[in-house]
Amino acid sequence: MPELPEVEVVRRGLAAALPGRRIATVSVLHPRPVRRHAAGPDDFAAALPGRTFAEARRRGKFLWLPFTDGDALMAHLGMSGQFRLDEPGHPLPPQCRVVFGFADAGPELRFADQRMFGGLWLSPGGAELPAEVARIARDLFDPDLDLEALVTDIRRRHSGIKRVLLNQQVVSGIGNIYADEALWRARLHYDTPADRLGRVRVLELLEAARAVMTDALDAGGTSFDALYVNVNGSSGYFGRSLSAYGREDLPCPRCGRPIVREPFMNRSSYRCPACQRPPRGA
DNA sequence: ACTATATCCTGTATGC
DNA sequence: TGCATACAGGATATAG
Repeated sequence: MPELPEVEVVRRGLAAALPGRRIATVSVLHPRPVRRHAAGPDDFAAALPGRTFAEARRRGKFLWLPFTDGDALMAHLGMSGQFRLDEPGHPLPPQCRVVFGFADAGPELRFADQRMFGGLWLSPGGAELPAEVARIARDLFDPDLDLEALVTDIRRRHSGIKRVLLNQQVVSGIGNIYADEALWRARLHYDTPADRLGRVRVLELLEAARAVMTDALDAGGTSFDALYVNVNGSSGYFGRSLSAYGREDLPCPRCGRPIVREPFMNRSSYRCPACQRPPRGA
């Protein structure tokens, strides 16, 4: 599932291929992925031709592709969104939803999305910082992140630490996979109250999250199947480096105890029952 | 103001 | 073999 490292892999692929290229045609093959474009699918398709891409940007899991005119194409991969760059005439990827053709002879841009939790929309004036992104907290790779303010914010929250990590208004970019990996590295149980953690513990947790996402980025991202791929359609290799996520009944790499899977927020949490003990009173 | 939960969506895997 | 169900989990609207 695309979280910060996977979205960054995609951003780099788009940044290498799109700047300076002018859109000629847009085909919306399914309306749902452009549902956040309030004026509708036909308006989306009509509004983009003639615009020229600048360098793709990212905050957390939100991507945006600025145009040279000051607007931006917003993109979120959701659960299963993919950007692909393929030669015109090359067969469309499965569940292809939107196709962008260009004025030059270079590759087409295709947006595919099986589950359609992701989407594309136009953000007027959004080239620098789209309004949709301004509401999201900075991520752990943002040079302007105020780490001390983040630690203070986390330690004020009356909620379990994993819920806080997943809250994109607190810190962006972390999803279920990297939350579980960061908690494993920091030896914390997901239900530990955030407001019972000391400053140093929170710093250690954030450093663990940053480290695991750095490792994942170096490996080209995490994927278990064809649902996450880069713009060339190939998968990352970090899936085989995970310590807790998806490893139910497999030994904890630290102590050997079998990893357990538990229901959490209508999904699953994975943890080591020995290294990550439940908080007192839970 | 803040936190918790239901919802959307479909291909794949599993169980009966 | 075929059908039904569980599961994956992003953001967001709504409820508490």
